[in-house]
Amino acid sequence: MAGLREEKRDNLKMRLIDAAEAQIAAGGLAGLKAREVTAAAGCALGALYTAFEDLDRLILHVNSRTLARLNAALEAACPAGQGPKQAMAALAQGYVGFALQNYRLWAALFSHRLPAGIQAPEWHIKDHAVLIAQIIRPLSQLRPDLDPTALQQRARTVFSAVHGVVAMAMTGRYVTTPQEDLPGEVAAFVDALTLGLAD
Amino acid sequence: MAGLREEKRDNLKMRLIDAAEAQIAAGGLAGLKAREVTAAAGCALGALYTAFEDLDRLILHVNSRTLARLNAALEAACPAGQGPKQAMAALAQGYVGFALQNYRLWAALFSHRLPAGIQAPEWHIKDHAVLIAQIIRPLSQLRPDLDPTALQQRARTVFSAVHGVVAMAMTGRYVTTPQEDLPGEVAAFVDALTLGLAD
DNA sequence: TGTACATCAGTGAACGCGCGTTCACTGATGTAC
DNA sequence: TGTACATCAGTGAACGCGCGTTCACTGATGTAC
Repeated sequence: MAGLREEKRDNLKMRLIDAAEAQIAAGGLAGLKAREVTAAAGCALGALYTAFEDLDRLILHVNSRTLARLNAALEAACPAGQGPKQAMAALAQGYVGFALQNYRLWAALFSHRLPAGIQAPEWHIKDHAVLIAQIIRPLSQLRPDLDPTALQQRARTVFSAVHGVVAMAMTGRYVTTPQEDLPGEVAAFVDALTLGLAD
Repeated sequence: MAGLREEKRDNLKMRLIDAAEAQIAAGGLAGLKAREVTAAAGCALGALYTAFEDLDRLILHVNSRTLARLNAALEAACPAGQGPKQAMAALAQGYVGFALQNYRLWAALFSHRLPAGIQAPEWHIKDHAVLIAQIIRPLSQLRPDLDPTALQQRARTVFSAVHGVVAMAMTGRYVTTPQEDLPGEVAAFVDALTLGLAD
């Protein structure tokens, strides 16, 4: 079997991503330490650098995995065939629910920064695009007058607004919303917004 | 003059706050270093710890100052006697303008974290409250049916949403909005939102 | 006003710690014959 | 199938750096007489 090396290598990568994911889920992005991840993955410190370029690259893999799960959660929350207003409401609730249930992994999506001047790789950037794509569908029904560019921009704005409400409730320190009120607040907010958008 | 010591002490504090503010404005919160601030303030490294408990306390002073300026900017943008929709639009534009012109100091308001378990002092928490207070005025006209608690909560949500749009445009890496489009996007967004809220 | 002493702000070298990354080494996998 | 050699993944101690904070010292301000 010529692929034994490759197999072990993939296995090591997976163990590291799993361990990093667990680490972030438990202690946030700031709680991710090279020594602890490698210990949890059952390998030596240096092995991390044979599997990944550096810690940041490992984080990108965890974040891409989180984005895939988020995307699946949004699709599950928003079955086809709904009206656009219902779809917007459902997407927003799906987003809130995901954030509540995956607090630290979700927060890591937005708090991770690459060193100045380093670009994220293409495969990872693409994984972020799905969030906007989900919103575009109902939004295009709500606003058939907008051209694709404007629609894309409006979708980004709507996403940013909903994300802002969720993020401030969950990670804000001075302006906060009780977590049990969050789904209701977001529902009322998206309701008002879609109502205003449709006019 | 019995107050010479006190005078020198206040002077040192001011120089440190000024220097820290300049440092953050130039290099962001992460660019604030004890050595550089004290050098810029013209004192020894240790002097910082005679004037402030620690670096975090100094940052809180800078942030409070930024909040006071932001508050003044919002008041200037929103003269009394406007209708609630115009006032909301004006506040949002004031917020966008402030963020654009004070990018790093504004970002520091939301990215600074105290060590786990440490509470911000009362005087600093109060300075954050003014942001919400500004929104409550027009919002209460738009929604006279809401009781004070619900109004407060709705104001937080509206603030969080607008902040989210601005923050994602300015500090986001994957979902972004060109800065020149930001005022227009926020205007359209707040327009739709207030329209939906009023119904 | 002047002198002697006490207090305390300010000094900056040294401490301490966390933590990502490297690198000389070793042992396992792959290749040639 | 077996042996000898080559390659390369994995090891973990050591490196290096950044940086907040401390602390023994000194010089300026305040007080008493």
